[in-house]
Amino acid sequence: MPQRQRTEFPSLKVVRPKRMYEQIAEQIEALIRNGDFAPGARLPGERELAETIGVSRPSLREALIALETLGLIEVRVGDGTYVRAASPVSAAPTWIQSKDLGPGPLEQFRARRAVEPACAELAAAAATAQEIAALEKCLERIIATIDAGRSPAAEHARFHVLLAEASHNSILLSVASELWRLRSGEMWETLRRRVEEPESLAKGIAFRRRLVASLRARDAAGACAAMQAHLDRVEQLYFGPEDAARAKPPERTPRSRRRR
Amino acid sequence: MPQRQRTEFPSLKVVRPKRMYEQIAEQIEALIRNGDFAPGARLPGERELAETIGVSRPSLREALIALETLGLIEVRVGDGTYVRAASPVSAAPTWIQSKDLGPGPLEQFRARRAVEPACAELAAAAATAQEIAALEKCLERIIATIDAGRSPAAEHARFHVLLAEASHNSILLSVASELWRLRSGEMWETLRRRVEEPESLAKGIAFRRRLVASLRARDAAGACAAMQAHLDRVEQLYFGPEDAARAKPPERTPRSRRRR
DNA sequence: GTCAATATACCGGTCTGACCACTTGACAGG
DNA sequence: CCTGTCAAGTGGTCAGACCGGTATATTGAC
Repeated sequence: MPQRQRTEFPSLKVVRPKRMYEQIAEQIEALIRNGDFAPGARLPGERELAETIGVSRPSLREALIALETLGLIEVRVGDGTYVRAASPVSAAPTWIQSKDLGPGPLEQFRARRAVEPACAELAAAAATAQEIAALEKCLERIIATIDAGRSPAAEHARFHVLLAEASHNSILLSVASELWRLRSGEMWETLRRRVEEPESLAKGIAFRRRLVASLRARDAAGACAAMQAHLDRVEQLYFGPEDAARAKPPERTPRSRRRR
Repeated sequence: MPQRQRTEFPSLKVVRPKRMYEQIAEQIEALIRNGDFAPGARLPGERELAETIGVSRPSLREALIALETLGLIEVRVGDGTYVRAASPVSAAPTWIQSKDLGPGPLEQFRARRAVEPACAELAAAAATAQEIAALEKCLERIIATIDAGRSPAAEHARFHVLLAEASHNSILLSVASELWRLRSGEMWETLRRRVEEPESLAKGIAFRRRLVASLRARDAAGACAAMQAHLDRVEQLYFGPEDAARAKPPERTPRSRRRR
C-alpha cells in the first residue's frame, strides 16, 4: 500500500518524497505487468480501486492519467478503465524507464546507425521537392555557420531531422528527433570537439551534398550508401577504430538517482 | 480557452468529447512550444493558472501531471512548476502526436526493416546466455502454440522484443516494443491471416532457429542476414511483390477519427 | 418470439473548498 | 556577519457532491 511520506523530524530528509500518484501508478503498472490485470481486462471502478488501495479518488485519478499518458491503459467515459493490449509484448518498464537517465553515446549511435540509412533510403523515394529544397537551404546555413566560425551542431541536427521528415515515416522521424535531441545534451559536448575540426567539417559538407544529390536523383541506394559512409567516418571519430561492440553486462541501474 | 463539450442534442455527437485535462495540456504545451513559457521558466501557481484558464484546480492538476509524465515540465513540491529544458531540435509535438492514430502498416514495416536487422546484429555481439535461452524457450512456445492450432502472434511479438532486449540497446528496444505493440492492434488482424498459414509459419520457425543459432555462434553478419531475409519474405506476404516504395503525397490526416 | 425503444444503475468527469506538508525568504537575535 | 525562526505561498491530498455518458436490463410493439 502506498505510504504517506512521513516527516518524523523536519530536517531529516533522506529521499525526495514520492508523490502519491507516482506510488499508485507504479503499483498499478506492476499489477498489469504481473498479469494480475490481463490486457483488455477492465480495472475496478475508480471509487472501488481508490478504496482498495487506500487513497482518495483524485489521487488515484492522477495515477490513472499518468498511466493513460504512457499508453498503458485506456479510459472510456461512462464505461470503465481498460488495460491496453500492450502488456504481452512490451517488456519495457515504461514508467520507471521514462524517469531515468537516457542511454549513453555509443548506444545512441548504434540506434542512429540503424535508423538514418533507412531515412535516407526512404527519403530518396518519398521526398517532395520542397523538402529537398529545405535540406539544401539547411546545408547552406551549415556552411554559413562554419564560415562564421561558430559550431554548426544545431544545424546538423536540423538537417538530419529534416531528412527524417522527408522519409515520410513518422516512426523513423520520431526516433531520429529523439536521437538528435539527446545528442544536444551536455554528454556530447566534449565528444563533439573531435568532429568539429575544419577537415572533418568539410567532409561532412561533402557528404551532405552527395546525399542531397542522391535524393534529387531518386537514388535510394546511393543515398543509403552515402549515409553509411558518413556514419562509418563519424563512428571512427567518436569512438575510435577499436570500437568492437562491447557487450557490457546487464548493469544494474539502482533506480534511485533522479534527474534534477 | 477550453470549452466544455456541450450536448445540445443528445443524439448529435460528432466527436468524442475531449476530456478537460487533454484540452488544458494541449493548450499549455502550445504555450511552451510557442515560447510564451521559456525553458526553465516558472509557470504561474496552480490556483492562479486554473483561474486564468477558467478550470478547476483538479483539472489543471491532471493536465500538469500528463505533461510531467511526458517530460515537458517539472513540478517541485512547495516551490512551483517549471518548464523543462526542451531542446530546439525536437519538433515532435509530444502530446498531440501521442494521442493520434498510429502510422499505417507499411510505415510500421519500413521502420521494422530499419530496426530489427540492427537488433539482430547487436544481439549477436551482446546477448547473454540467459537471453539466448529465453529466446529459445520463446521459440519452443511458438511451436507449441502452432501445434495447438492457435495463433502464435503474441509469441512472435514476444520473440522479437526479447531479441531487441538482447541487443542491449534501450533505444532500439523501445522502438521495437512500440512497433510490436502497434502490430497487435486490430489494423493487422486481417493482414495477419495471410502469414498464418502452415507453410509460412514453418518458414518463420526455420528463420528463428537460424537466428538463434547465429546468436549462439556470435555471428553478427549471419544474424543480420537472417533477419533481412525474413523481412523480405514477410514484406512479400503482407504487401505483395509490386510494393515499389510508393511515395504517397503528404496525406492530410484530419486527426478527427479516434481509436476504439 | 424477436427486436427496438426506453429506463436505470453504474461509471468516469468535473467542481468546490478545505487542510496538510514543503520550500523559501525575510527578519530578528546572536 | 551569520544563524535560527517564522510566516507566506506553493504544491499535495482529501472528502463529498453533482453532472453527463455508457451499457444493460427492462419494457413495449410488432
